[in-house]
Amino acid sequence: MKDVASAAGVALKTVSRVVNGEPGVHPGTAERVREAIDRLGYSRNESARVLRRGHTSTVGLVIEDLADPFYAALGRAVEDVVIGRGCLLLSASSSEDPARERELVRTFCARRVDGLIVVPAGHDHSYLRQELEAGTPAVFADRPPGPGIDVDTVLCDNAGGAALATRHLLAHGHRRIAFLGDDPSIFTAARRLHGYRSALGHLYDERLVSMRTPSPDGVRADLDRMLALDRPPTALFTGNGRLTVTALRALEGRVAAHGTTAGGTGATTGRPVAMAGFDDFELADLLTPGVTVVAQDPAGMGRIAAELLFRRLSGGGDQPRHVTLPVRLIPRGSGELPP
Amino acid sequence: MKDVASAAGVALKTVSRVVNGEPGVHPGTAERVREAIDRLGYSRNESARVLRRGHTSTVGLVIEDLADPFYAALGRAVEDVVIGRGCLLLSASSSEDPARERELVRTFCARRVDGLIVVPAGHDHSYLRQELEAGTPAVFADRPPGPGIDVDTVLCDNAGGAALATRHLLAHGHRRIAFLGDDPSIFTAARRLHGYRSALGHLYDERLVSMRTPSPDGVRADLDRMLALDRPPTALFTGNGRLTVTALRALEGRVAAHGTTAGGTGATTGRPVAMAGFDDFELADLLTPGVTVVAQDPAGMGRIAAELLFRRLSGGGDQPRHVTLPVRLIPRGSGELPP
DNA sequence: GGCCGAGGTGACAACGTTGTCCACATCGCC
DNA sequence: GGCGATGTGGACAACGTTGTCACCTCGGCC
Repeated sequence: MKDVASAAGVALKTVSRVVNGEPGVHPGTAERVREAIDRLGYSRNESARVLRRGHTSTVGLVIEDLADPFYAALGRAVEDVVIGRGCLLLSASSSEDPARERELVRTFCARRVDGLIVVPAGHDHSYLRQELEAGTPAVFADRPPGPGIDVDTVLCDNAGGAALATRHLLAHGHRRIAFLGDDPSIFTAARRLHGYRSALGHLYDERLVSMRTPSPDGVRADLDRMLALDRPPTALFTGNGRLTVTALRALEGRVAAHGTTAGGTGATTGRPVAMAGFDDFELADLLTPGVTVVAQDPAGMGRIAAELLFRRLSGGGDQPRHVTLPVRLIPRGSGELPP
Repeated sequence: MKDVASAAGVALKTVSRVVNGEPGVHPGTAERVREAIDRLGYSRNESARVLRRGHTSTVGLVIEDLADPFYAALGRAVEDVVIGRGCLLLSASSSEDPARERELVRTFCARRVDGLIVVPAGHDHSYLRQELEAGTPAVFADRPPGPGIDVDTVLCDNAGGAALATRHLLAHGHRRIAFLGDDPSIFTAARRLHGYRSALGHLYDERLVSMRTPSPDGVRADLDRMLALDRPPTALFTGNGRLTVTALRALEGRVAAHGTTAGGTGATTGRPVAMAGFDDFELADLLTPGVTVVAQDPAGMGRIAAELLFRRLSGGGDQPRHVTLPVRLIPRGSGELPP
């Protein structure tokens, strides 16, 4: 900038004014400055600007896994809002590790991000209090913050969605409905279990429930165990997209254990149980039969989280907002198999 | 930091030394300083540090679309390497728009990222020369830079992979093999077309080729046109993951137009043509029949790109490297349908 | 002619950190 | 006791920008 100033024969401050489009610069002078900028290939040093101005025009995003389709869609929506506001996005994956989540948040705060969007992995966010008081707002998405912390939050209707799927299976005659959920310490997993259980009422049977971190072997073992019961499940509800896909793969090629005659149509490509899953996923419609899902809107969740953040950044010192997004059932046939 | 210094009764510089773990501080003094830091909740201002030190410990990633599974996997791999080196990742999507790509690169450079990883949308990267000369290294992934710019690049064997898939279809008796590719101005699309064409030799028929930005309607129209030909294709090769999925959906429920008797097994769930696709995708194995693909390794591509970047950042002033990653054919049945 | 206001410009400090250099003890040694 | 080596601490400038304030010039007006 100093070089540009001397090249254009003006003072440092005048260059600054031109660069920032401030008024009160003679058009001729401004032109000379711009010409010098082009000639020297000058570009403003944002680091210095940040230091001086106090804010970074940067938002930090901590999600579970950038590569997971759900979070990727959420991240992309956040990015669009953030870029639209002239800011940039720092993103990082917590890999469902509370320590890493905390470390990332700390790092982002040291970089003085203007705000944070967090899909939390842990349940204790007291470490955030200091940052919040220091003026770095945070918005939680998909899962709420731990006790004692109250900030803007965007969730979906987990329990309602799970109940919706469960009732769909019930309506098609199923009475033995299994549930495969993620680790119950994860907020969404617990809420979905709750919705499933409350929709089932007295039909609930704990032998038909498994809550654990999804893995092909684990899912396979759970399904083996359940299907070997005296009264095996006739339907399966999976608690998130990854579990649905894992279960589909585990069920692939297996036939019903409870007496469907082999002469039925499509017995070899079918599944031994009816199915419904939480979260929509690509190609769910092209499987046979199509997989019925409870769809949420990850992009909407990301967009709203980002908008809440910017609302707060632009001065809203009001009460934290808690948004719950609706979900919708998309019937595709897998839930309508006869029991 | 000033506050910490006075709270601990030492000089500014001593606090700085403690924070940075520099030697030459009395253990007792260091302890007092650390205690003051904790008490005041001090955290170093990275902006000022960056200004002073000259580098940001930040890497910029420009990709086509954060939400696309291929680029999401690539991005996640980049993130892992970057975080592993103690840096942070700024990421943004170009949406296949050269102007936006350029703007994002410019913005990243203004923020003084230490390096860039770019999946380019455009073909003219002369704008990068200035940044490269200014000392901001860039690595290109998935697609090479435009003419006149030579930097580290990671590509996959596009032509070889396309030839592999085409030969696979040929080996199963197909002679009329259609190709659906992306806009030919995209490097990977052009290379894959080339591989397809060279594998086909004299069997090449331009009426069986369509190159355009994927859209459900466009793909449907192309397939309609091709299947209505006197000698329609008996096999289809799709040029990327998105096209494969779009084509699958367009073919859904359609039956062969060229005389397979309706009595065949699985006629209703099958497809009118054999298929192979470039890029693997989730659930390709669970469709009926499973979709044969040429798989590349997006995570490997991202990891290698990031490693090349760090190699250059840590002083490698050597010649730009050009890495070509192998691809592999995963036969799943869709390519083995009889012609 | 003197005064005033507006428009244009510039000097200077400050943002929070780190690198350089210097000052002051303390200690062991001749 | 003088002297250098070593260990510890501090003063100061610099990174590149922007906000504050003051300055200069010029035209219009009494």
